[in-house]
Amino acid sequence: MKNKIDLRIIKTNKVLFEALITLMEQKDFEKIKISDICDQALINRSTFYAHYEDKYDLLLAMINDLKNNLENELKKNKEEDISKNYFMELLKILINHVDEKRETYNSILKNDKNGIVIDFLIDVSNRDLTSRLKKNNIISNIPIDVITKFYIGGIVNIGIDWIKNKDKYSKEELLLYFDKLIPDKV
Amino acid sequence: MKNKIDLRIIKTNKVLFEALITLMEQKDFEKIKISDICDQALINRSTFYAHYEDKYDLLLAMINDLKNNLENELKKNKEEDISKNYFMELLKILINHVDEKRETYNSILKNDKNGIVIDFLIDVSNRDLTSRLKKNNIISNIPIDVITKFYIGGIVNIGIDWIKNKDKYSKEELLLYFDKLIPDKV
DNA sequence: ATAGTTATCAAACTTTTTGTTTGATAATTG
DNA sequence: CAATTATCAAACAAAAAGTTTGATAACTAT
Repeated sequence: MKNKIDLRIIKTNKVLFEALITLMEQKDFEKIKISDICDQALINRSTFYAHYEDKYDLLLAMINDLKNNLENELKKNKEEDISKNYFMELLKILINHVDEKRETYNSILKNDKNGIVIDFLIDVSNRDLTSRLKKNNIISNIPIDVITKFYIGGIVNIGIDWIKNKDKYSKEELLLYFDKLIPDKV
Repeated sequence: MKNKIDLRIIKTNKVLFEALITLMEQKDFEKIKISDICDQALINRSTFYAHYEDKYDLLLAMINDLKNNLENELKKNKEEDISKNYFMELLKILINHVDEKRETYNSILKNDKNGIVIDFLIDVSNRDLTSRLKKNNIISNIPIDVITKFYIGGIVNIGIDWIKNKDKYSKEELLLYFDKLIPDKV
């Protein structure tokens, strides 16, 4: 009475995700047929429908997977974190996560599906940036959420560039840039 | 021998754009059928195919229209512009343009099609921000294109929020925030 | 190791949506 | 007002989506 998840389901999901990523690197998401995905994944079309409604459903599941992965990383590091600078720690985790899942992020960005992804990156970043800025004295009279949106937009925009161009600068440089560009006081 | 564009064509394009915007506010772009668009636009499906390959084609035409509109605004103001601060002038034009086309931008953002749009907003902003930053002394040793990506990402992210929430603050306040947040020296 | 369960499969099928073609009609242009 | 052409309805062909079947192989749990 373990109620283990059937290995075949795990495998099917895996090959479907991989197939989708591969195809999204080759052509527009909109032009990808469900039969293309099944051919690439080497599974039967009826098996696809046993798991997903349509290809958007599959895409969302893939992005959700990414999200869970990130949340786990955050949880893992939260425990060992005693540090003075939460926000930089958070960015470090984010950078490592994105670096590890670069292929997936790349295929998503190539297909203009960034909205969904960016939304949860913003959400994650926002948790700690807001408190970082609040802790420090704010000298302008710009609303706090406008300020955070500004810096998070900047972070994400540089991040997107970095995902697309892996080798322009290292993870360490990237983190250093962020540290320099985000002020303590606003 | 004027070679005027047939009024019927102009009208068809107009109702197709309007239909697409209306539908994109109601449901996912992916779920919109060509026959939905035609029903909404009150035109025959064969007429649709006389103008566009598919719905992506229509979407791209709509975005292109937006782009041309912005370029015209920029050109118009370029002539009367003698000012000290090009970049703030540019942002002002951008804000007015987006405000005027808010409905269209909103429907695009709702459907996670921001990539295409953001790309050309970035392109436009980039023209003058780079020179603004270059003119002033840069005291950090961060690459110039990383810096511009940062601030443009911030501008666009605030802009997106403003498009979605019209009444949070006025155009004038928005411009003021930008002016405060974008430094002269980096 | 095996009995029981269930995910996958191939194959045939229905339905939906796309895309094309026709010739008639009405709107637009010059 | 004559010539042109965009739109229309309607019928069609083709492609893709989605469903159903029963057989088989893979997996789980005891």
